Formats: sequence, structure tokens, C-alpha cells
Amino acid sequence: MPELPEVEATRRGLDPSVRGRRVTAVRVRERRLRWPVPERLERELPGTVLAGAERRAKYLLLPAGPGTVLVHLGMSGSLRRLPDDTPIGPHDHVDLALDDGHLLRLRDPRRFGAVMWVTGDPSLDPRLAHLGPEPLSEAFDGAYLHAVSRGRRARVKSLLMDGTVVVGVGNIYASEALFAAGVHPHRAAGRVGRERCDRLAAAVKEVLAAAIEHGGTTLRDYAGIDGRPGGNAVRLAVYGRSGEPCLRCGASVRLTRRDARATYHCPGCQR
DNA sequence: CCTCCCCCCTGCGCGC
DNA sequence: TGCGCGCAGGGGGGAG
Repeated sequence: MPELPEVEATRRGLDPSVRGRRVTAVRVRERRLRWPVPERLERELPGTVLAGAERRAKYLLLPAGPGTVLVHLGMSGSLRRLPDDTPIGPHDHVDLALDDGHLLRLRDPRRFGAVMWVTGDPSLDPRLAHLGPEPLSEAFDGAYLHAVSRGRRARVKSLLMDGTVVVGVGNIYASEALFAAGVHPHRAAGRVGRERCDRLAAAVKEVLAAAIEHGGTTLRDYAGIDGRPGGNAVRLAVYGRSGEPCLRCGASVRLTRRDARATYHCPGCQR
């Protein structure tokens, strides 16, 4: 999926095209996403005006009248802005038709994504309420990372991917940030010292910010709202490069698996 | 509380 | 060519 940079790239594309637009229709062709698409979405969203596009963690938030549309792209989701009459393709599960002759269309082959309708303060929604800080905010830094990781025996990579610790860092960018900081992904989180926490927090920010700049990473399904793939894949230093030489020291990039999830690291650079 | 494991789902690339 | 298997960017839930 889309990790934070891909969701943020989507948000940036979305914001100007939804701001002030009235929703004219909601069409749900497949309700069985991660959570069932609520019927209230079709009842309450049409006729409202979208205020813009926001993001919290990997969720997109579209405030609309009395509520907020919550969209998650899961592993394989993409949200596109298309002309009204665009033919429906496979896995095109939900359309929000707007009053400018375009629609927002969610395509999600694996259906791990979600489209929800929440009323009231969205930050109180159970999915958002317990999330950790945004990685690009000041709240996330080396001091914070050091404090929350004391006594933790889990791998530092797992900690980076734990949404209650910091949001938005998924499998690609966890590997990339750990490489950039020279920290071994399997090291116990509690045994990463203060200075290396500083480096790691800085690396997370740099890796994510650069990926946003480049429109996100497309491995397979991800596309921006204009349908174009992101340009960050060629910039990945270790992810997907097992057996190839490390760009810094030339050692062979190693692949390890946990739970059918890949981790890439350089045995020469990362301790 | 923390950590690990499994699951949800579809498609694709690989080896046989 | 066809088939079975493993794997893919997320994250919730439950067992221990």
C-alpha cells in the first residue's frame, strides 16, 4: 500500500479538486471492504459540500457537512479523479460524483481499504483515537523515539511500523529509514541509543519527505489521482534490492522474512 | 501491557 | 500451457 507518502500525494492532488464541490451522488458497487461501507454514506453524503482533503496517518479525511468521509487505501487501493462517464473497471468499488462533472473513484483489488462515514470529531473515531504522532511533526523526534522505545524488546523495525508509536511508516520506508540511519532492523528497539534515535527519527523524516516530493512509490497498484504512478521507486536504496550491492559500501543487500513480510538491510552499514 | 501470529482478499510471477 | 504456491505497500484482533 500506499504508505504515508502515497496517501499524502493523493491528498495533495485531491484537495484542490474537491474543495467547495458538492457531492451529487454516491455509488457503492461493493460494500465488502475492510469494514462494510455504511449505508449512511449514500443517505447522508449526497448534497453536502466537501471542505477539502486532509490526512491523518494513512487515512484520508474529506470533511463534508455534518460528517467526514474516511478513506483508507489498504494495500492495493487508489483514488482517482475521472470524468463522469468513465467506464467502470474491475475492482472499482465506490464512486463519489461531484458537481463539476467528475467523480472520485476508489479502485481496490484486495479490498483491504475502507470508505467510512463518521459524524462528530473524526479524531475521536476509534480508528484514529489511539494513533501516535505524525512522523513529519515536531512531536516525533529522537528524544520521543528514545523515550518510547526504552524497555522494548521488539525489533526496532516493528516499532517504526507500530501506529501507536508513529504513524505512516510502512514496510518500504521502515527499511529505507533504517538503512539511511545505519541501524540494523532486527535490533531490539530498547537497545538503540539516544544518538542513533536522533539519526533514525531524522532519517524517517527525510525518507518520507523525499518520497512525497517524488509523488510516492509505485510498486504495482498505487497511482496518484491523475492515474500516474509515483516516481520514487527508482530512489529506493535497499527495498527490493536483495543481492544487489549496497549503494554506500558495496556489500550485498540482505533479505529476511518475518510473517511473509520482507525486510531489506545492508549487513555492512547497519548495526 | 507487550509481542507474536493469523487473518482478511485478489492477482501475479515463478517453478514444475 | 496450466496449475499450485508464495508473496505483495495494512492493520485489527486474539492468544500467551
